Amino acid sequence: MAGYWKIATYNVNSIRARMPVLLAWLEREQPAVVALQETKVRDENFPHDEIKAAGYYAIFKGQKSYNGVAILAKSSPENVRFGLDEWGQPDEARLVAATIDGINIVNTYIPQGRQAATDYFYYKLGWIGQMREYFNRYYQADQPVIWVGDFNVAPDRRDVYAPDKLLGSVGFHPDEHAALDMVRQWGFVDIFRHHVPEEGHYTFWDYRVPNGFKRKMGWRIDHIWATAAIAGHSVRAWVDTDMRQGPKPSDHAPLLAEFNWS
Amino acid sequence: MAGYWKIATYNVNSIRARMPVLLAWLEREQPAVVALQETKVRDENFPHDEIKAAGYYAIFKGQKSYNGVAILAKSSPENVRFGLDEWGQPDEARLVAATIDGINIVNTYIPQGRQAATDYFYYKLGWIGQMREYFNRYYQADQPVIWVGDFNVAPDRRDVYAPDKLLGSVGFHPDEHAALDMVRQWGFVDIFRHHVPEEGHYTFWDYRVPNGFKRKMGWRIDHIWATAAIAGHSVRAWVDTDMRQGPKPSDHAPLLAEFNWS
DNA sequence: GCATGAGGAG
DNA sequence: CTCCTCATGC
Repeated sequence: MAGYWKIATYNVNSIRARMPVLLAWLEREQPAVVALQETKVRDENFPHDEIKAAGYYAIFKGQKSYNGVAILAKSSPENVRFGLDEWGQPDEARLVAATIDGINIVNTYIPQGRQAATDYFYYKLGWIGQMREYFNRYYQADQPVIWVGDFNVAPDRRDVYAPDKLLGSVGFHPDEHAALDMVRQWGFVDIFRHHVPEEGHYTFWDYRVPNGFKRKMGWRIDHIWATAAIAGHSVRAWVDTDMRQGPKPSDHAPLLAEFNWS
Repeated sequence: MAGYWKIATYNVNSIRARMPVLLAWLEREQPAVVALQETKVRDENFPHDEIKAAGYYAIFKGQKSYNGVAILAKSSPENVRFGLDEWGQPDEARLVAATIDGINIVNTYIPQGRQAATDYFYYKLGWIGQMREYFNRYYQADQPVIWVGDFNVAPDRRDVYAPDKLLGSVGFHPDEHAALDMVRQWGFVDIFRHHVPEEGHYTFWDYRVPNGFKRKMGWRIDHIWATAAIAGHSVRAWVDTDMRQGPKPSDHAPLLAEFNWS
C-alpha cells in the first residue's frame, strides 16, 4: 500500500555481483530503508553513485571478500554508528546503526558459526550475547528500535525445511536459540512471525543444495525485529521471492515489513 | 551480396564468454566458414550444441585456459587435421585444417611471442617458419588454399597505429616480417590488403590501452591469405567492427572476405 | 582489461 | 552453486 513506511533486509552475497538485480528491485519496491549484508566490498569500491542515482542515501562499512553491511535510505540517516562496540572490533563490517525517519535502525550480519563446538561457533554465540548489551548501551526498550539483518539463526521448527534432521546444526542449534532469546527479551517482537504464523517461509537457500529453492529446502535466518513502540504499527511482513526466478539471484531473498508510521 | 562464398576469422578470446556475441553475429552474417582462435576451452566443454543449433558444423581442438582453435562451417568439413606436425605437438590447439566446399582451409593461432629476444619469441619465429613446410607437405601452391587466423603479426607500417614507435616490438618486428614473408612466398596473397590499400584498418586492440578502440590504437594481426587459384575469385574483404560497440566485445574484431566461388 | 583456473568460503 | 582473491596470459 502506498503511504506505508517500508523496511527491507537483504543479504546480497556481493553487492557488485547483485547490482542489476538490486537496482531493478529498488526501482520496483521503493522501500524507505534497506539493510544489506555481505556486500563483500571495500568502502572505496562501494557502488555509491548508482545507489544515489536510484534515489537512496547509503552508509556502509565493508572489507574485501567477506562481510560488509550497508543501509540505504530515502531519508538522510542520522547518528550513524559502525561496529558492535566503541573500540572498533576486528569485524566492524558486521553492524551498522542509524536513525532514519525517527526510527532507530540496527543492521547486523551475525557470524555464521561454521560448525557447532568450534571457536567460530562460540564466537557467534558471544557475538549474539553482546547484542543485548549493545541495545542497553544505546537505546531504551520503549523507544522505536528495529533490529534487522542476517541473524544466521532460524528461531524455531517452522523456520527450517527439516527441523528434526537439522536440529543441532549451525543456524538451528539450541545454544543459538538461547542466545538469541536473551536479546529478544530485551524487548523485541519478530515482525514476520507476528504476521505469518505458518511454517515454510524462508529467506535463505544454500547454493549447494541442488534446486534447494524449487524444493523448498530453505531457512528463515533473516529477520526484522522491532520494539513494542513500533511493532504495534506494523501492517504486514513478507519474503520477496520474485528475484529468485530471474537471473543471478542471491542465495537470500529480501524480507520486508510495512508500518503505518509518519 | 547473397550468393558469394564468405569466410571469416575471429579471435574470440574465450568462446564461452563470447557465445552471446558470437551467436548473434553468426545469425546476422551467415559466413560459409568461420575460423576461431583462443577458444580457451577443453573439447568436452566446447559449446557444440549451440553452434549446431545455429546451423554450423564445428571442428575444434582446445585446452584449458589458453589457445584453442575451431572451424565452423555450413558444409561438412573433410580431411580434418590438427596441429602443426604429424606427431602431435605440445600445442596442437593452435592449428586446425580442413577442406570445405572444395577449398583447403588452414586456421592458425600463432604464438604471441611475449618479448623480443626471449625463448617465446624465437619459438614464435620457428613456428611461423614451420608453416612453409606445412603447406609444402599438404598442398601445392596451385590449389585453392586459404590460410586464416590470428597470425600475431602486423605485416607493414599501415597495420599498426604507431609504426615508428612500435617497430621492433612483438607483433611488428623485422624478424617476424621476414619469417612471415617466407611463408607468403610459398604462394599467398593477403586478401584484405589486396582490396584495401589504406592504412588504419585494424583487427585487434589491446584491452590494456585505455579506450584503444575509440582512439584507433589497433593492430591488423588477423589475416585471410589465399593462393592465386582462389585469390583471383575474391570480391571484397573487410573488418566487422560492429560488435565492438555492443557489450562484452572480444579484443579482436572479425575479418571477412567474400569469393565468387560455387 | 578481460579472460582463465586454483583455492577458500559458505 | 556462487561468490571472493590471487596468479597468469595477452
